[in-house]
Amino acid sequence: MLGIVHIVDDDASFRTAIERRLKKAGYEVATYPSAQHLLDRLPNESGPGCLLLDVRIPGLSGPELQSRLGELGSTLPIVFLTGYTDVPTTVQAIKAGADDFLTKPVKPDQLLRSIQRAISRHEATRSIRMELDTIRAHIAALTPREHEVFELVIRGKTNKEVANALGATERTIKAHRHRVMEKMQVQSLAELVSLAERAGVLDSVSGSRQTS
Amino acid sequence: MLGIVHIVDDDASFRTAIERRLKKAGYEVATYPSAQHLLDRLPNESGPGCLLLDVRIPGLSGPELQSRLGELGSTLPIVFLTGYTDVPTTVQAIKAGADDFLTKPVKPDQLLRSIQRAISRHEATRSIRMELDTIRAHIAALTPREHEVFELVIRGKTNKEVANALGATERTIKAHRHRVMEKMQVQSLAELVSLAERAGVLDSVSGSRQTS
DNA sequence: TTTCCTATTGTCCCATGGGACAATAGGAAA
DNA sequence: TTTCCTATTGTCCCATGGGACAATAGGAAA
Repeated sequence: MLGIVHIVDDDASFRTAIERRLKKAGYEVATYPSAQHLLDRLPNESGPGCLLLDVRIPGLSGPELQSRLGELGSTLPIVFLTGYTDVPTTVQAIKAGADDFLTKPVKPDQLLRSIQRAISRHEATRSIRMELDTIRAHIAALTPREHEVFELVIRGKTNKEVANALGATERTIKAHRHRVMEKMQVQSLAELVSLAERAGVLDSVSGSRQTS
Repeated sequence: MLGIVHIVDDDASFRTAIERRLKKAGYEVATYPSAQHLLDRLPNESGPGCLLLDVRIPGLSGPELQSRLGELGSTLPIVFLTGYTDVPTTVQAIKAGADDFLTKPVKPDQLLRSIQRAISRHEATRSIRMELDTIRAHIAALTPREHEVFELVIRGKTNKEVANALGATERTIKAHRHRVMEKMQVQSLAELVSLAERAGVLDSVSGSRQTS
């Protein structure tokens, strides 16, 4: 399976034409006459896929649907395909992360190339996202206290320093630290820091440089 | 000083008009009648700034200049301002990282807003870039042997493991490791890993997870 | 009331990291 | 030839991390 393409367009004959074309190319296809129809049964991202959106559609416009999906946390790449457009709309859509912006009539291989690229990008995005989700899930499993220890440990504090900072014994910190390593599923401090950095927990560590 | 705006446009009267307008708004301005003129005296990035490019200019086109500057490592944000354009050109320019894409005639405050945003973005980019440059410079100062030790240490290897991997004594590794910490200007393993991750040295560490 | 989770501490003991002091060897540059 | 840099090792010694075995206390859930 090459992936699923979700088509949102109010022109029924256009939908079926594109659907036929994409299915012939090996894609799975789902069609929606309006943005609302798509939002009603939000595509899960269990497999690779992308959206093919018209800009002008009744109800929410293509770009509006794009921003709505962004709020909902969707990472499905979006390819716009529209008959009428203007520069600001185009620019805005791409800046908002659209993968491509095509105009009707579209050359078949141009469309397939854009769809292909969008889906490839989705696969890359998905794997990174899944990795991040895993890390965040592990972090979420930490108790409040463990989380405090975690935050200090990944900034290079020694057990003694953490103990002082949190008003506990070094021995206690060791216990927490041990559970942190366990829950985060890492064997070394280096791995722990690496995960934290990738999950964005360490952003702006640069500010923590001491002059002392 | 708000920053410097480099204008590339073959229309002399347009250049002076925009130049006057931007200077009035407090910006420093440099004008170039063609892409080649700008490439001849490549703007340094010692201060915040941005480029304002026409798309159709004699010689290298705006987008061609954009990609050329990319190759040269410039991080100056680009705002396109052009009279004629088509969707593919616009899409391509934005996807290639242009900050904005405006059409002539442009409303004065629209132009100023885009310039302002581009320059702000440049300031953020610059500080991140300078931080990366510092890290990379430190890494470049490592001797080949120190670099090998560095690579293994940031992946969580113990001195003993590094010693085995490199065919040296643990004592020797300690000496190298000490100099690595010194040259990288960090006090803890956590900081070292954090820097490495930010500099991209650790990419795809996920693949190093052992089943053992 | 009993059970489970979270936070805390203690004692031992051992592995690992890191600083101090010292020294050797080979290659490149002056 | 002398000087400097890089790579190597040794010996001591101490701080820190981490595992094993054990235990207490309070709050929430069953």
